[in-house]
Amino acid sequence: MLTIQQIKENPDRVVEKLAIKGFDGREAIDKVLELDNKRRELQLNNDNQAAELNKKAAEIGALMKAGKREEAEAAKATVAGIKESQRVIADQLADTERAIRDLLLTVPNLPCDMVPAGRTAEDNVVEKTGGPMPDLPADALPHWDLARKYNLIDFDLGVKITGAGFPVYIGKGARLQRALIQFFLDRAGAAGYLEIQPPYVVNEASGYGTGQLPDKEGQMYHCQLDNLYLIPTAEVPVTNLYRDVILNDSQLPIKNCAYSACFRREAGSYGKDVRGLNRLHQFDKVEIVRIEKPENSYAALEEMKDHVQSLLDELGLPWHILRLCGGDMSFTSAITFDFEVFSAAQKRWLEVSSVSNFETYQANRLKCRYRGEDKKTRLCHTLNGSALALPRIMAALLENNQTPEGIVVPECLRRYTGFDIID
RNA sequence: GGAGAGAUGGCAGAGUGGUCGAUUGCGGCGGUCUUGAAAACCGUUGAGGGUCACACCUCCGGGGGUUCGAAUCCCUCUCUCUCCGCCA
Repeated sequence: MLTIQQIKENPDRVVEKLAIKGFDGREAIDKVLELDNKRRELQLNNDNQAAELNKKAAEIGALMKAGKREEAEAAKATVAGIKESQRVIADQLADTERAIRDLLLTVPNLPCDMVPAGRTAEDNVVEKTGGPMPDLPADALPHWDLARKYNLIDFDLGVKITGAGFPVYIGKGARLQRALIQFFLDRAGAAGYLEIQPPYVVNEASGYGTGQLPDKEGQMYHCQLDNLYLIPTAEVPVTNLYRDVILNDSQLPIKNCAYSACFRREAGSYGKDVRGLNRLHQFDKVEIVRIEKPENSYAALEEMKDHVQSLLDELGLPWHILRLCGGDMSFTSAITFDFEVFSAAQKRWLEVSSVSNFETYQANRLKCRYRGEDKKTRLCHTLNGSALALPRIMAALLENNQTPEGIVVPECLRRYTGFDIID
């Protein structure tokens, strides 16, 4: 969430920036400022009363010690009134603080200056394009047909044992999955990311920390008996490692990577978007997460983009990078770049990575701070990105690399798969 | 799952109703000494709110209660440890 300081510093600018995300924040921002003034007033009042009570208590203590019982009893009687009014003010203060927090939770992050205006995905800007565009014959098969033809993935078996969106990978299909995970982890490791193997299930506090809760509750699978959530991405457990933490200057930057299975309910999805591997309830992903000093976060973002791009280049897939417009960005992001690969038989671009800088928005909720050289604590910037999500990579690889002889495995994966063609 | 013990500052560990935001040790930082370092000695060292700056307020796992006054007493939740049971 935004900090009060961000809002107080320049409310008009905040409202302007929110408009780029298509969010009308005037009312909320004015209300926050009003409530904050009220809060400070109540706080002062409350503190003064508390100070008074503390003083009285100390006096009574001294009298007791001196054995002046009657005087002590008399003093006690004078305290009751103050105590009562202090309680009323303390309640008002707590209510006001809660109201501010609740309001702030409804306000999205501010887009940074590089974010283009726009409402929908149509307004996203293609920033860069690369990779060889395959030239497939007219009868090229989409990946779900290829998966069946070579017995790589069984969607029906998944439906039988779990439900739609839970494919079963088989034989070379399973092996290719594992190869991709290994490849991605190894490349992340080489780029300086420390590998983390997190739990796939998190508690409520973690859900709040990264912003899945309270508003995106319906997106996660919930284990109600234990009040735990299946993670929608490794971002959740990994970023929450740094919840309620004050880092030393020397510990930054933090670069973590993690493979995990990801679970998403994807309520409301349908049609060609969910066909085959295009959208699943369970999928595999390697995530990269960085905790940075504010002044370094945009350089870090560029590094992350370069990393993701290098993976796609090694895999030989055609890709482009989209700079998301304000309206298409997530609630918590300050800027997001989406990577899409071209799935040649479907003739569609598929999103395979999303790289974002959250600036202090996530850190504020996480209370992830660092101590600068001046000993002051400040909020960190948090960033994350997929590097990469597997299913759509798999889809594009199968489709783009199909030949009459079989599906050709990219050079960089062969040491992991142990085979160079699927036939 | 059953029984018991516990949760205090970066870490270890005192404190069982009255100047305790908290003794002490380690670690960190600054200094003295030294050519430099180590050792020794001296000083300093939690977070948040508030203020121009002070004052002042809050925080001893979370929440609630008793009391003029709670780290300390009571209730409750969560977590950790030990023993037993079960088990990959």
